[in-house]
Amino acid sequence: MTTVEPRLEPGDVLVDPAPRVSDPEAGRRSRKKQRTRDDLIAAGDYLFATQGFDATTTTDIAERADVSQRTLFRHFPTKESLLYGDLDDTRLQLRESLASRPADEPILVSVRESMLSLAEDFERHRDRRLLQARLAASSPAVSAYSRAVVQFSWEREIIAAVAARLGVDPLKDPRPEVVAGAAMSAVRIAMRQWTVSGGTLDFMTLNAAALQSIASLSDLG
Amino acid sequence: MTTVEPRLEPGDVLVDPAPRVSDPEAGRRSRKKQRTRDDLIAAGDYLFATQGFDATTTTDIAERADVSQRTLFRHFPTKESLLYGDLDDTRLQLRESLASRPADEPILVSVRESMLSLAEDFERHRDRRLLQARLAASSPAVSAYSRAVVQFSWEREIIAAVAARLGVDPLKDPRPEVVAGAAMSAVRIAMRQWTVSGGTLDFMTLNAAALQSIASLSDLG
DNA sequence: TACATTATGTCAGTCGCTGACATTCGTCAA
DNA sequence: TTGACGAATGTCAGCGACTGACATAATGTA
Repeated sequence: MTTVEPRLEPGDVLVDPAPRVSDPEAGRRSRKKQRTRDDLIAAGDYLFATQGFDATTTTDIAERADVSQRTLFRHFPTKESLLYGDLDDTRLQLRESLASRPADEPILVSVRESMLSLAEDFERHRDRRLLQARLAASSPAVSAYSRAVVQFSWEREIIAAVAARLGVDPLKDPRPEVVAGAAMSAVRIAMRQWTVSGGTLDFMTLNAAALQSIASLSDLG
Repeated sequence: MTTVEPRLEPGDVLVDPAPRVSDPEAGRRSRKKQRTRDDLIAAGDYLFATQGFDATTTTDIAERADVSQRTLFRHFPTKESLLYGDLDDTRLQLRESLASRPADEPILVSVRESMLSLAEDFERHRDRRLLQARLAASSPAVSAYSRAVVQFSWEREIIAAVAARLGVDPLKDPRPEVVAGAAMSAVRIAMRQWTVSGGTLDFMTLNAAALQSIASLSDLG
């Protein structure tokens, strides 16, 4: 790595509606498909963890999963998306969490509580999240993807939810986006502290503390 | 564009300390160097504006600037950096603006005022900023770069300044990053509104309005 | 069993980007 | 002025992410 550099693309990101676990109901074909998908993720995780993100070739991953490189790219649009395969699951979970908050609850509380559901997700997929965080710390490509694709997708959910709650147009009223920006910063801090602790600290607590500081911003003047 | 996708890299980004305008003092050699650099930027701007970012090849740009593609990459680490060539100027200007605020001024005011210096920058390089914004809206690669590299570099400046002012460690106290996150969101909104207006609206006013909403967040509960 | 689907393999090719090496040209001291 | 040093450039070969096109094999279905 010399200086900077780009490689990424936000926009959508939907990486296939693939079911989380092989559905025994859905014929052999889709089960096989899910299987190669899982194999690819496993191969990627292993190689990324042992060699690092940049040093791992998509061809390496495909070989380890015993498929052609072309097949890898039929399952995942990019190398990065292979590392964040379950991106949509998390995003939709966040959306549901936001939608399920009582309408009369203060907005900052709703956002705070919903971000805690994100913390649950981190505890649940502990190893994977730690791997992603460690790779983001060592590879600019990964950290850029995390910011511009993953976190951005979360941010949009918050913006939409807050705007809906306030009954305003998020393109005109700055508050939804500002709230979302503050919340995302809080989550980033919690993620960072959680990561350096090797996942031993309680994400919930970290996240709650960081989110708490949003309400106190006005004290700063 | 089908789905998502990555391509980027935050980290640093320093793209050469190149002087803004040819310095008549510095010998012919550096003047020529500056010249090809300017030519490359002009060629890139023209082609990006007429064909779009993705549809423009680095070879196209090099040919139009009448240099080899290799030379292009000796001046700019990536295609994206060619579009945001003066990135460091803006960042350092923001840094100075933050540093020049009186120490007894409320922090949110300092940040707000400094972000307005960013607005000046936008007015000054109006056409270029508009081009960048339009391209970011049409190319995921550009918008990702803007978020993960450009805006992130601004964010770090704010975090550092706020942390210094509060006398805290930004890795422990969440407030600097939360303030920065909120401020960056405000700037993004202002940029967006300014862009859709075709640069006719007053960036200062838009930015000030968005930044103002930060202090009122606690009203949201 | 026959036909339509779909996942996969193969192959060639594009594009961003880099290392290595040769050449040219500005610089600067003798 | 000349000659040597070094910076900027050109050329070329190559890597790696990704894609379109086409063939093939496996699966689902009438």
